[in-house]
Amino acid sequence: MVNTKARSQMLHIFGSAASPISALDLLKKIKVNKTTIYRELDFLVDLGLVNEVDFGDRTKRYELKDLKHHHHLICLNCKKVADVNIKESFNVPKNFKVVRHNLEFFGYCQNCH
Amino acid sequence: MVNTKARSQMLHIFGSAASPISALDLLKKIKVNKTTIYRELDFLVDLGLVNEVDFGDRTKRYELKDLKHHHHLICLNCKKVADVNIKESFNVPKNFKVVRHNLEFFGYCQNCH
DNA sequence: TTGACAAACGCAACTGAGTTGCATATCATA
DNA sequence: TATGATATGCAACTCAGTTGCGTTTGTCAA
Repeated sequence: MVNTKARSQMLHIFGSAASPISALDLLKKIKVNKTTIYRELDFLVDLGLVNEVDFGDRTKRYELKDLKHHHHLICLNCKKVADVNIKESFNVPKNFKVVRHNLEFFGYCQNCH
Repeated sequence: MVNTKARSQMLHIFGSAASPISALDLLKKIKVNKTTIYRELDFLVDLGLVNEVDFGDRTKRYELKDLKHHHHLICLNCKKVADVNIKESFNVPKNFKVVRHNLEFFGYCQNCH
C-alpha cells in the first residue's frame, strides 16, 4: 500500500473528525475526483482501517476503526452526533454467525428536547 | 382514513410478508404509481401502522408494527432475513431522549456458513 | 535506464431509490 | 349538486453512489 495524497488526506480528516464522515464531506475538503473518494473508502474498509456507519438516511458514513466499540446518539432535530458506550447484552442464536451489527439511537439531545 | 385500493393491497401484502418489504417490492406486486406507494408508506408510518426498517443498503424497508419488539438477522450471502428477539440492556444517557433505535445483525446464516 | 505491469486517478455517463410540482380523479358530506 | 379533502398519476428531478474506460504515476526486474 502506497500512502497516496488522497489517502493520507482522508486519513488525516478521519483522524481529526468528531463524528462519522460521508463521501461528500470528504469531497468538499479534498481536491480529488469523487470516484477516487469512493474507491479509497472501499479500500480502507477492506483494509479494516475504517468502519462504515449507518445513520439510516441512505448516506454512508465512515469513521476510523476505534479501539473501544461504541454507537451513536443522533439528534433528529439538530443532527448532532454523539458517541455512546453502552452495556450490551444480546442473545443472538448460535447458528447465525454475526459479522457486524448496527446499533444507532435516534432521538433528541439535551438542547432539542 | 379511507380504505383505498392501494392501501388495502399494501396492508394485505404486509400482513402476509415473511420479512420487511421495500417500496419497489410493493410496486412489483401492485398496479399503482410509485409516487402513490411512497406517499402511502409515509402515511402508514405516520399512522403508526408500519415500521421503517433499515438494513444499511440505502433501501428503506417496512413491516407491520408488531406487538413484540424484535430485530433482524440479515445473511450477507443469501440475503435472507430472520427475526430475532434479543434480550437488550442499554445504558443510554438520560439527557438524550431516545425515540427509536436501529439494531440489525449482519452475518451468515446456517446454510451460508 | 528502460520496459512492463500494477496501483491510482479522472471523467462522463449511468443507475436506483426516492422526491417534487402540478394536474386530475374520487370521495364525503353538507 | 357543490365544495373541500383525500387519493392518484405522470414527468422531471435530486442525490448518493457505480461503471466503463482511458490516462497517469509508481515499482521493480532485466
